[in-house]
Amino acid sequence: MSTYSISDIARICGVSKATVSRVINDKSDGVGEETKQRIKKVIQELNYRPNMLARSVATSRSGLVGLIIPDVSNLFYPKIIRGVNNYLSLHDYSMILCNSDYDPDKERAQLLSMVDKRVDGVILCSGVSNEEFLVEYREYHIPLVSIGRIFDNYLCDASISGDNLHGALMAIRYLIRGGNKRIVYLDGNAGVAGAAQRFKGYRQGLSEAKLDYLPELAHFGDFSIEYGISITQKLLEDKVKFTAIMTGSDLIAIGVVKALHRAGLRVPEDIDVMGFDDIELSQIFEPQLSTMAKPHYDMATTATRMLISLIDGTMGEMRHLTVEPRIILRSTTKIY
Amino acid sequence: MSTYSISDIARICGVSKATVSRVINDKSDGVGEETKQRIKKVIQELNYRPNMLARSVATSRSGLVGLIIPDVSNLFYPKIIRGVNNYLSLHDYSMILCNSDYDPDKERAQLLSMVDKRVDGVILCSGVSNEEFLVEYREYHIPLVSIGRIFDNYLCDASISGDNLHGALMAIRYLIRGGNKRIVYLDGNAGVAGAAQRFKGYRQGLSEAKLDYLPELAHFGDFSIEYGISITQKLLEDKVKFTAIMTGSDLIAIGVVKALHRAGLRVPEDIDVMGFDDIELSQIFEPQLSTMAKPHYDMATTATRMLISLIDGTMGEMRHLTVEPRIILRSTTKIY
DNA sequence: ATGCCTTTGAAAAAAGTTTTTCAAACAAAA
DNA sequence: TTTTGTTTGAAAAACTTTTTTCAAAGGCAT
Repeated sequence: MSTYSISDIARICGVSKATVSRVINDKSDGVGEETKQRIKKVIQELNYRPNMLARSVATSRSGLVGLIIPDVSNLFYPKIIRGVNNYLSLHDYSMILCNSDYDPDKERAQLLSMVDKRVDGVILCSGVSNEEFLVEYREYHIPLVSIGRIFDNYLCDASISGDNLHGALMAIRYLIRGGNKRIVYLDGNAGVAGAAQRFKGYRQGLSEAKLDYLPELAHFGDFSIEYGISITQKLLEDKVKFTAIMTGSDLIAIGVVKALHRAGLRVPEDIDVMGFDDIELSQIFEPQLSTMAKPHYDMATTATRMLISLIDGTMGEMRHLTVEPRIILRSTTKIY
Repeated sequence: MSTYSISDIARICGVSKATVSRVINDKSDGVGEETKQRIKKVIQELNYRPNMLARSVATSRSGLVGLIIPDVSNLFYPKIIRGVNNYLSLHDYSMILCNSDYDPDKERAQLLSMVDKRVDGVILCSGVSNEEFLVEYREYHIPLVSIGRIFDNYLCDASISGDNLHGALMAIRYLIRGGNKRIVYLDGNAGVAGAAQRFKGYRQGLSEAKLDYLPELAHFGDFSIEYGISITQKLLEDKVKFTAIMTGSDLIAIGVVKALHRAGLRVPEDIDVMGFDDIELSQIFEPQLSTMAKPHYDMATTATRMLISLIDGTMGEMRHLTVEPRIILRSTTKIY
C-alpha cells in the first residue's frame, strides 16, 4: 500500500538496494558517511519500515516464538505467559500464543502450524497425556522447551518442571504429621505426567506412614474450581470420612474450600486443605490457601532463556531442570 | 535445514514450481488428476510444509493479528485474550500478544513493531491516556480496533466499549437509593478515558440527588487489588466518613473488601461495596462481589469479528459499539 | 490440410529482503 | 609508471512463495 520498500528508498536516494540494506542493518563498512546520512534522512521522512516477513525469508530467522498452553483463561497461566513474554521481548522476539484446550489434536495442529510459520522455537505447556505426535514435530528440528512436564530427551530439547512427586510427598507428610489419617487426594487429568507423579508421592507418603491407600479417597477430574466443588460435594453426600484434603492444583483446592464452607464445615478447624502450585489467586482468595509453591514466573523466564540459548546455539548442559516446591502455610491448614 | 521447499518437491516430481503451488492451494484447474496425486503423495511422504513467511510476502497477507494489552497477568484480561484468540483461530489467524505495561512509549513501539511484521490488523486495549502516536501508526493503513476505549473516528476503524458513564451512574443511583450519602469513588489511572467517563457518571449521580461532590471521597490510583487495599486503609486512618464505596474496577473493589475486613468492618452490613467489570475473580472471591457487568468475552469476539470484516473489506456500518453494563447484585451490597 | 479450442504444464516475473561478488575510483608505495 | 590496497557502491543471486504468461500437444470441425 502506502508503505515503501527498500527499492523505493534506493531509487529515491539514487543508490542500490544493498547500500540501503547496509545502513538499515548498521553494517556501516562499505558505505560513506555522507551517503549514510542521506539515506537515513529519506527513511525517516518517508516513515519507511522494513518488512520483517521478507527479512525473515532472506535470513531464515523469523524472530517469532510460539507459546502453546491449554487455556489462556485458566488462572494458572497468566504468570507463565507474562514470564515468557517479558523475557522474549527483552530479546526482540515476538510471541505467538495458542490455546490447545487440552486437546491432543489441537496441540499437534498448533505445533505444525508453528513450523509453517517458521518460528524460531516453541515453548510448550502440554495439557495432554500422549506424546507420539511430538516425534512428527521433531523432524523439523525447531527448538522445543517444555514447561511443567518432562519428556524423553529426544522429544524436547529442554524442560523445566516442579518436582511433583516430592512436592506431594512433602504435602502428605505434613498432613500426616498433624495426625490426619484419612486424607483425600484430588487431582486433574490423571493422564498428564504431573498428576501421575503427585499421585505417586501421595501413595508413597501413605506407605511411609503405614497407612492404607483407600481408593475412595483419591479422585481425578480436571484443573478447575468447578471440579473441586463438585467432587467435594459428592464426597460429602457419599458420607466419605476424611479430615484433610490435598489437591494437585490450587484451583481445585479453592473449589474444595468453597464446597466445604457451603456445607458448613470450617477450614482448617474441621478439615485441612492443601493446594498445589501457588497461583496468584491463592493469596487473594480468603481464606488464603496453604499450598506447595512453584515459582511460575521464574520457571517461565528460565524456560525462555533456555529456548533462546538453544536458538543461538549456545546451550550448555543441564537441559532438564526440576525445581523443588516449597510448602507455604497460610490459612487453610492448621500449624503442625 | 531439513525442511523442503516447493522447488524440491517440483524437482522430485519432475514438474514446475507453479504446478506444485497449484495443487497446494487447490487451484486444480490446470493440473491433471494423475500429476496432482503424485505431487500430493510426495508432499505427504516428505512432510513438506509450505513456508508461510514466503507465502506472506508473495500475497501480502500475513495471517497475523496483533493484540496489545497493558498487562497479561492482570486478572482483567484473560477473558479478553481468550475471546480474541478463539475467534481468530476459527478464522485461521494467529495472534501475536504484547504487553504495554501502561507505558505510552511501549504502546507506540509495539504498534510500530506490528507494522514491521505486516500484521493484517491489530486489536488494542489501550492503557494510556495520550493518543497522538496513533496518527503515526495510522499512516500505514493497517486496520485497528479498540476494546474498552473510544477514539476519534480517524484514529481507529472500529471500537467496542462499555458505557462507563451510564454504568457508574446506575451504580451510584443504586447506592443513593439505599440511603447512602457519603459514597467513596475509587478508580484507576484518571487519564484513561474509561475512568474519566465513570467519574463523570459519579458526579452526575451525585448532582441528580442534590448531594455535594466531596473531593476527599474520590481517589485515583491504578487498577489493582493493592491500590484498593492501600487507599482504603488510608481513608480509614484519615477517619474519612463513608457508608459505601464504588470503584472503577473489580480488582480495586476486592482490595477494598479485604482492607475493610482487616479493619473489622462488615461488608455489606457496615459498608456497601460496588465493583465494575465483573471479571471472573469477582464470583470466586468471597464475599462475591456486586458489580457492574460488562461481557468481556463477547466484547472481545465482537471486536475480532469487526477486525476481520475490516481486513476482508466487508465492514458494514456501526463501527463504534458501546455496550450497556448490567448491575449484578451479589454479596457486597445490601438489597435496596 | 488448416484453423481453432482445450488441456496440461513450463517459464518467468513478482513480492521485499540479505548477502556475496565484483567493478570502479583513488591513493599510496615501489 | 606500475603495483597494491582501500574505499565506495553497484549488480546479482538467494530465500520461498504466488501468479501470470506462454508454449506444446491433442482433439475436433471445416
